[in-house]
Amino acid sequence: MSDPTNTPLVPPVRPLNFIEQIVKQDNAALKWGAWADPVDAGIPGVLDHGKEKAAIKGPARRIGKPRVHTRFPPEPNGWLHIGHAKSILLNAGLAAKYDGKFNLRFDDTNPTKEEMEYVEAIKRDVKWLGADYENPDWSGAGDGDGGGGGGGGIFWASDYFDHMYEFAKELILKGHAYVCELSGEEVSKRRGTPSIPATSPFRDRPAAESMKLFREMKLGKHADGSMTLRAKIDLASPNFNLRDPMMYRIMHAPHHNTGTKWCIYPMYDWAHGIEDSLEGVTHSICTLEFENHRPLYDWFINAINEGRSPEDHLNRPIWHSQQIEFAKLIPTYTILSKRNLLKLVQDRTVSGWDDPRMPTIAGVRRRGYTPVALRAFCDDLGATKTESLIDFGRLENAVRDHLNKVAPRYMAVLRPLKLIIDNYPQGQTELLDCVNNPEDPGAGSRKVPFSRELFIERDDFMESPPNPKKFFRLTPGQEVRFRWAYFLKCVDCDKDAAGNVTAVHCTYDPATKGGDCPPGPNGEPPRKVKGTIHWVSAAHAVKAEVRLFDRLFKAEEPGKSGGAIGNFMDDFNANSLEVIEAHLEPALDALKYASDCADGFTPGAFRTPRVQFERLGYFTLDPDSTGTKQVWNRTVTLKDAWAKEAAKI
RNA sequence: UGGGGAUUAGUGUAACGGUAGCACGAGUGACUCUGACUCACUUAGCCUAGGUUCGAAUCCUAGAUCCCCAACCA
Repeated sequence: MSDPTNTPLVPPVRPLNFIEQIVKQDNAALKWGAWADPVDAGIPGVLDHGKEKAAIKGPARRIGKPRVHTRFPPEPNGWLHIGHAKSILLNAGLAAKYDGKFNLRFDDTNPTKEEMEYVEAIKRDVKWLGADYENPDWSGAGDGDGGGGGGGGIFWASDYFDHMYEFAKELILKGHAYVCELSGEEVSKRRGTPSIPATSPFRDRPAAESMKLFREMKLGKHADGSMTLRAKIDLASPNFNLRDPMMYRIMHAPHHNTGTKWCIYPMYDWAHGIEDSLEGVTHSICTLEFENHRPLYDWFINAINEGRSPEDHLNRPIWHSQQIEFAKLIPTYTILSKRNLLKLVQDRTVSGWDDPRMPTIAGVRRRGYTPVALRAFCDDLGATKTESLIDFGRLENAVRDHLNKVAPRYMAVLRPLKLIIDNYPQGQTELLDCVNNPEDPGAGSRKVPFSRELFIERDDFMESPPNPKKFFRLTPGQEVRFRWAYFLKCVDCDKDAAGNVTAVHCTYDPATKGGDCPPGPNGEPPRKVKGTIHWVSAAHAVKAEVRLFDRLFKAEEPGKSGGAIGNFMDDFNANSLEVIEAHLEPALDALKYASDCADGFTPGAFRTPRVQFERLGYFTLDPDSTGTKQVWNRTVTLKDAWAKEAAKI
């Protein structure tokens, strides 16, 4: 007999998102079959990922599950932001769930825009999020039955330049590509309109001539911009992407990976499907703006495969990955465009890409957000094709949710007000037991010094509150609990000449030590207090810098006020950073900054201290901390029902 | 103007011809040594108009609104 009141909680069944539905539908189609390994196909420039292929083909693949191989393909031209986190978590999560693989691939096809500086930052961020691309045993957020799967590793688009070049020559030979000598300006002029086709006088150039010129392009015999290789598709297509798109352009620019070997570089559309193909990627997940590119993506793979045969071992068709588009993340009160984020950095509006106010992964990490919270946030949003504006508060909620469970509690006073306990012995100090985390019984307790003079939060005292019945804190005549200490009753306050409160006077009840009130001598029920406030002993307090943050922009959609597109800086919040000197309980002084991302770090095991200052929010140590002075960042405040109430008055 | 997408409570997201559900938010209350957490209750929705059907969020037709596309960027 099962007791209905005691039925174990069944974990919520998260509905399959549309991508997962596609994954399941295509199970049968995704057999590792008749596609050519580039090595087998006799293509020059041997690709060194034979073991990758073996791992997928081998017994690690699970029966009855679709083969899933995803990738995250950033161009190393900027730092990753929380929008990328959505993509990374989606791709890696999908691979993990189906015991598939996840590749981190740098889409480095344009050397003029890319820098190695960004590569290391991207690797760090992706791994920190828990998408452990280099660990073959990684099972990520799988469904718990383990086995198989793993990190595919790090890949580079530039590793495939030889293959792309060979494939391009095949297309020329098949009459699907030609060398065009129109200048960029001319191409633009001849682009046509929805009803007027584009034109190119070079379209019918004989294949042999195009081949000769293409080789010359590669050999550096032609100047930048003088000619391009174009796919011959449809100059009248209503989809402009199909109006003979560029495949190669000439750029005499050194590449961080291939050096000066190449002076022609493939365009995104030509390169991307090949990259996916050579890696055996099954589901090429990208954002909505690439929907118009999908026909081209498919066209290129089909063009390469034309004339190839599954029976011809050396000339089998290459793998055709499936492009799937989903809506990118658009959070309120911030911006995600790389260009504009770069502007904030360059203009010194923020301290850097990892400024704790930035929506970059490095920024939110420094702010104290956790990968668990980011993942919960993204899971909560799901993946759809609906473009929606996401309330940034949802991410903050996810952060609170996680930190509430794991962050040890401490006491700190941000805006101090001196408090004197008139009836407490001069010079006496007691060490009081304070619980470290009420959410986690295993977290134990610590000793905190208590003495005659304390600091309390200025907000916790009001001489004459506007609505006394709802004010549970210190006010003359009212008794409140000092967390883990005593009941204190406010008697009076001191003021300076201007009438500002300079100190609060209280008396304490020694019988309430520990913060509990015993029953009265004649069996009266214990006194109750409505409020509990935090404190630090003035003589023992440790000073530290605390940085409080507000959102970077005042408008939900910066630069979009009133439907008109304006300058996003018009909505900049000039007061997004406040630096104060706070008083901390001494135990906090023992905490030391350590990077989550130090060498060899394990995703998910964060090392930077993350704590709760009771009643004030979650805080984390900033790397600016020195041996003598700590710097604390406020990650997020606690929810504050009183603030709402107070705002009403 | 041409093409490609999207539209379900305030927000996000399910339901795939058969009872419109979930989460967050918001509101009320309970509990509480954090005005936190937790718990209970409440709140509110299928873009519009037609059609097919015993039955439509779902299929059809027409319309509305929003997003993307005419880089040798990705």
